[in-house]
Amino acid sequence: MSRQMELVLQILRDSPGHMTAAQVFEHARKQLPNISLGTVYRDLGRLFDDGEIGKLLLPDGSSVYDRTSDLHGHLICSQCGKIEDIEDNSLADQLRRIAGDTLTKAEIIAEHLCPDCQNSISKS
Amino acid sequence: MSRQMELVLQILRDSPGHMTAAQVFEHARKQLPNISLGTVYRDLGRLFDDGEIGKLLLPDGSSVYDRTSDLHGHLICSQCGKIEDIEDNSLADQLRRIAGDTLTKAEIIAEHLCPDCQNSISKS
DNA sequence: CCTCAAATCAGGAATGATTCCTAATACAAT
DNA sequence: ATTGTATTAGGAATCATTCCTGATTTGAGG
Repeated sequence: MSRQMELVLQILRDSPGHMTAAQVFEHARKQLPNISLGTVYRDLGRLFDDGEIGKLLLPDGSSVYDRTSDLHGHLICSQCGKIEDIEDNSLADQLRRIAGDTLTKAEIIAEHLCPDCQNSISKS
Repeated sequence: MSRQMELVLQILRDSPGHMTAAQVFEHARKQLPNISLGTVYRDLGRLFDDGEIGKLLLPDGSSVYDRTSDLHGHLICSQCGKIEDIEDNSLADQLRRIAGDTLTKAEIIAEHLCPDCQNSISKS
């Protein structure tokens, strides 16, 4: 595992939430100023293929990477874009049951309004 | 609703499965030779926003449109790309329960190997 | 029927996230 | 050290999708 790949993994593991490749890149260049965006994409792709990290396709077509590859659902606020993990794993269990034992990857995303955005809307 | 929009909707409703914008475009130009791909995208987007049709983001980042907007899961074969609907709607019900009453859109996708591809692999 | 404003269109250029390419660099093992 | 292999940086290319523009259609009111 190259220095770059280790750094990319560490940045994602240290992050609390979900990051775009560009965000990982911005963090990474603080420690490896010459690292390139292409390398970040390549390493994120490998880590994902190796099952080290997760990848989430957003409704706008771009992706964010997740520090864990555990199958779990996501709630995304259609107003502010905040992404929350669904802790309840019965959803994932059920999907695994339905998809069968050849399931490789899965994605569960629900768009909703987060409590903060609900409040600011109802006030105005 | 314009002639173009009606045609786009009808093509999708008549299709058995899921179509890309390009596929809808190819079908549409048989009846409206001058229709443009941009119009197909625009009309598909409107129909989706109106809740008339569904939209599904594939793992490769492109989209397919669905003749129904009903929330349901999808199984996609990682070998041949075939997309199947998950008929069991308990998944969708549960997701609705978790996401709350502000849920707007949702997407459930699982990648697996379809029976056909399992067979052809185990034979070879 | 006309007319006019608003909506929609066709066609093509622009966008932007992601991937690909190439020559240069680091690494590991003998 | 030296050879072979993998990885890199940087930038060009890709491609689905969106945006832009001037032309066309629509339909409501006179």
